[in-house]
Amino acid sequence: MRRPTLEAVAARAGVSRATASRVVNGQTTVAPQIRDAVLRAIDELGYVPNPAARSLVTQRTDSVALVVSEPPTRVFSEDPLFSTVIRSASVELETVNKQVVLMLASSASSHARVERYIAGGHVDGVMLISMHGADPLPAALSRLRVPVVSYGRPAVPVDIPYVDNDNVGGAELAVRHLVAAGRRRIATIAGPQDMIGGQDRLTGYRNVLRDSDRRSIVAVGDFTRESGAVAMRQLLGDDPGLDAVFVANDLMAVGALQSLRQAGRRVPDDVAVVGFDDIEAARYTEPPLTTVRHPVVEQATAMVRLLLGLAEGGPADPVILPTELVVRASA
Amino acid sequence: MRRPTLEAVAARAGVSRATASRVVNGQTTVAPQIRDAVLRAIDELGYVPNPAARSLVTQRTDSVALVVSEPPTRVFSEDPLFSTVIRSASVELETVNKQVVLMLASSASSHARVERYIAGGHVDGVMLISMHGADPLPAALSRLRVPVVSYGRPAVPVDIPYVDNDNVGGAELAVRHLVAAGRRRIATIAGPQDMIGGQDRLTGYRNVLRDSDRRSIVAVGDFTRESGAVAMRQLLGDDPGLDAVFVANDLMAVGALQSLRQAGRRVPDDVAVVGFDDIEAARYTEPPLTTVRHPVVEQATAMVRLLLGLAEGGPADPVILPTELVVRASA
DNA sequence: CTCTTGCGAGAGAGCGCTCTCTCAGCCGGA
DNA sequence: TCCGGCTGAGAGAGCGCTCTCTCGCAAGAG
Repeated sequence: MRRPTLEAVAARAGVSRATASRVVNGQTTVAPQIRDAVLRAIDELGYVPNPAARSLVTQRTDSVALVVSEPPTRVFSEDPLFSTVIRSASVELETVNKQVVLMLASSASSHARVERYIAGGHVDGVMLISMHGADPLPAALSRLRVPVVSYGRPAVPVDIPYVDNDNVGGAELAVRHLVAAGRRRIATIAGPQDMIGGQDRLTGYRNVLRDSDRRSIVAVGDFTRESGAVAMRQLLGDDPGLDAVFVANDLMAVGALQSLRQAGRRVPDDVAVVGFDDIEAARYTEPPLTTVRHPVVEQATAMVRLLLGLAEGGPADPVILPTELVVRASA
Repeated sequence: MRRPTLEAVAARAGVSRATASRVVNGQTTVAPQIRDAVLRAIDELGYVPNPAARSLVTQRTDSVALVVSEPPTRVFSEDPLFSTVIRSASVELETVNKQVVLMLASSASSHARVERYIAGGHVDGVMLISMHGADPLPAALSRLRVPVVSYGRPAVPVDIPYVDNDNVGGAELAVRHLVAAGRRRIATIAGPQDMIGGQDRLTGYRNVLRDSDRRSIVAVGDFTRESGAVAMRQLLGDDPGLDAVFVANDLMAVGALQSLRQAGRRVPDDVAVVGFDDIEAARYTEPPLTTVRHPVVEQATAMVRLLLGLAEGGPADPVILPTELVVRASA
């Protein structure tokens, strides 16, 4: 026994298929008693529209792809940020009854898979989360005739509207805080320089140091906790006298705190530490981490709205959201 | 200019639509030179099959839903476990070219939405992640004519095949370790008792205490870090002399460590702590956390295979995976 | 009383594909 | 030589829906 079709509903209600369709789609040009008859038939038969048939004719699918373009291990296990983005975007899309198709694009083969999928018209739009500079996906997707938005400014210049936070401004906020506290030798653990976040936060750091006449002391990590620990050890070796460090994300800051502890440095007495992101774990470090908060939820929500707007011919202007310094005990 | 259809490909290759379809679907009953002609036409036109049209006739969609049935906040931000499950399942499904539709079912309204979506035949199968006892979703979905599998044994008895780890055995492992270390007053911070994991891990704890002639000291949390901290304070109040605690998940264990530190208890000297899950953060606590590891990736992978097998008439037997004690510094 | 207007409902085409059925053509065996 | 069997390709139905076009009919205008 197969699922009831609109045909069956129409027959039961004694109307034409067209009228039944009108009722299902909430058109108003149906007389109330006929409307009720159709609704009753739908209810009795347990009718649910066939989405494939519908989207075959409407050319819509009511679903959007969320493409996460990172090695999958890093994304989910390491960085809670991604989870929040995915969740917020899902919630926002639910409100307009769109589905989220989650795609992980790690390897080259999965890139091809994603491209094929998007090109196939499976989805009405694409949200791209890709921080990686060498990523060919933004360029590839922008060539397809599907609305695409990016979470974060794409690292390569490509014509995709995006939503980002003010990375430069946030970093400046953090470093200015350290300067204001009288710190003299302020180092940084920068993020990967092929990621926008990594670049911009380093730029912010440099801006403030230049203005306040301090020397920059830079180590580079890859946004993982482990790399933060390594970079901190390196910085301590390079300049044992440093009294502050701005870390380009909280995950690395956690690693840095660990290295500082192992090196016998007290935080914030000997070395002040400021992170970036304000992940949940930042509240639970020892001491709790002073960090730059950016509105992840709002950013994800804005991305969704940008995409939805785009589909309706809305503006394709980038959206930049402000950041905020959260002062805790570490600096 | 719209997308090329199979018709166009066929015309260009000088064959019938049926033959073009055969080539696209990799059927072997096509002469090589015709096959090549069709492939060339596909390439030249940039043809990609229309999935809606295809699934209209095949009654397949090549996508499965991953339904996460928890308040969305908790799921993603708090518990890295969920992320790992989602990632692993996605990766496994990629290998068979199926897409993942991610659905968050938090409120009652979104439950209805999920049900409607599944009933609509949008997906070929459902993976359900729901640990919550009162959740009506497992029962509701099992009534639909779609293959459904569950990550973790459903809390209410319902006819859904599932993949779970040996929660009871894992807890026994943990508590036996504490007993073997000579701990006398072994408390537990149990998980929510409307979740299978919460129940079973408490059962394991009780089993061992009973056998080793010790009194059980129980506080109950809700698997969040904060609740672990609260429960630990409560336990210390109830029984200041306790010398070990088995915490039903790592997140709560992190909170418990915090409370112990605040109470001036040394870990493991004064109080030994064993967690459960072996999340990444367990390696970075102070001291690193002894915990019970269960194979999350394998469990997710097994869930996918169970679902795929089900769709082909395979067995619907539950799968139980073993756990393992990871000894670090905290116990 | 006729003609227009407008509203509500039906007829029917067609979205792009798969798959069964049919058939042409070729081979080998009797 | 004829026929049966097999292989490879085409014809065409039909998946379930939307949407335009058409039409009947009632109401109001002239």
